Order: sequence, then structure tokens, then C-alpha cells
Amino acid sequence: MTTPIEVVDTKPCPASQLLKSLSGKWKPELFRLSLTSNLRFSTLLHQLPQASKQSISAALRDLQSDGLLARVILQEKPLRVEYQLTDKGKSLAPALTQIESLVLEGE
Amino acid sequence: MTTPIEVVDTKPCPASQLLKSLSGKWKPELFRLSLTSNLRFSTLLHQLPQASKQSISAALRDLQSDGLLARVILQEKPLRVEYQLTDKGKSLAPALTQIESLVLEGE
DNA sequence: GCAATAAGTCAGAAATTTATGACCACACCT
DNA sequence: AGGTGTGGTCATAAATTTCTGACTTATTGC
Repeated sequence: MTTPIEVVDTKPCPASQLLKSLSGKWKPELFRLSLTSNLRFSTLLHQLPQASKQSISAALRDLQSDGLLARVILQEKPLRVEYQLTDKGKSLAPALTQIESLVLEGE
Repeated sequence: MTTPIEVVDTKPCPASQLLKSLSGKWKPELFRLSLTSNLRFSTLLHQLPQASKQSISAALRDLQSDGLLARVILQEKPLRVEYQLTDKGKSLAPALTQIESLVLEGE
């Protein structure tokens, strides 16, 4: 009996990369908040009182390195730092909105 | 000084529930595979050689309890078990396809 | 100079997720 | 009666994620 050739997909599911960008305890919330306004570190600490500094910081870093948010230093007095949606981030928004509407339908 | 009223959203981002359903090392792959054909345990062990029994089993359980897959016992000889996409699962597909196309565009 | 605020970092602990390998139950084949 | 394939579970261990609390650096206000 000849062993049937198993076509094993070595590459992971393409969507999984992007899903990973949004997985984690706080990233979906951060992403969602970024749709309505730019994010600021100290404000987030109040908006998400359950989240630790560390977690917010890590989530922001990940969202940056995945190209969904951009860290922008505003030349104001005093200096402020804002995290803004990138074009890639914006392009992801409709899919997320679609997912949200699915959740809401089911209630 | 009156403390400004902080409107703290106690409910998590709605999409985060569904994103959680698809988060994890193997769930995106399982979901994707389920779009093209029904899933079987022993077949999955070969299709995803890096995944442990345990992980596949847990992922299938989660996808079931999140209502995306249904476990169906086929009355054949010998008995077989299949995991099929539910309507809810099917309704999620377009959003995932959209996310995939975003990933592919960016290459 | 001194304290406060913004925007973090770092080390260590706790919680969660994933992997490993042994084991179980049932049906089927010989 | 013994071996094989399917479809798992269970306990334990390893890896990853998240939290906690202390500390840092730069700027502003008094």
C-alpha cells in the first residue's frame, strides 16, 4: 500500500496573523477606542481601570509593530503622545464592524 | 473641584467576544479548514502535525461552545464524527475572508 | 529647589494556554 | 481472543500572557 501523499500546509492560515494582532485581553478594546478618537496613555489608564500599565503599554507596542497604530509625539506644551490609527488599521475597521454587528444580532 | 464624571464602559468591546472565539494557536486554522470541508479528529491530527491531540480537542470544544461548529455523529459503519460549520459560523466567514484579503494585499 | 503629571520601563509573581505522554472505550477485522 | 483505527480524556509540565508594585526620565508649576 503506497502512502497517500499528504499535502501539509506548512504556512499558517493567513488570517491568523491579523487575528493575532487583535488577540489578547485589551487589544480589541484599544483598537475599538482608536476608531473614535486618538489614544493617550494616561487617559487609557482611566478608561480601562482593570488594565495594568504594563498591559496597556504592551498592547500599544504590539499594535504598533503590527502596523495598526502609529505613535505620534505632539509638539505641544506640555508634550503629548498620541496613538493614531494607520491606514492599515483603518482598512481593518470594516471587518471588525461586521463582526460586531454579528454579535449584536445574536442578542 | 468637582470630579468629572467618568463614563466607564463596564462591558467589554462586543467584538472581543467573537475575536476570542477565534484566538488561540489553532482555532483560526480549524475555522478556515471548516470553510472548505467538514472536520474530523483523526484527519486533523495529520493535517496539523504540530498540534497536539489535546489542543485540537480543546479548540474544537471551544468552537462548539461558541456556536461556530457543530459536532455531528454520522451513522455510518464505522461510526464517524464530523464537525460542521453552524449558521453562525457561516455568517462569520465573510469577515474572515475580508481580513485574509487584507493580509494578502499587503504582500 | 520641590512636588506633580505624563509616559513609560523593569523584575518577579500569578494566571492562563499549550504540549506531552499515558490511558480509556468502542467498533471492526481475522 | 488479539490487534487496529477512531475519538477522545487525564494529569502533569512547559511556555506564554497578564498583573503588581517599584522605579525612571522629562517637563511644568510654585
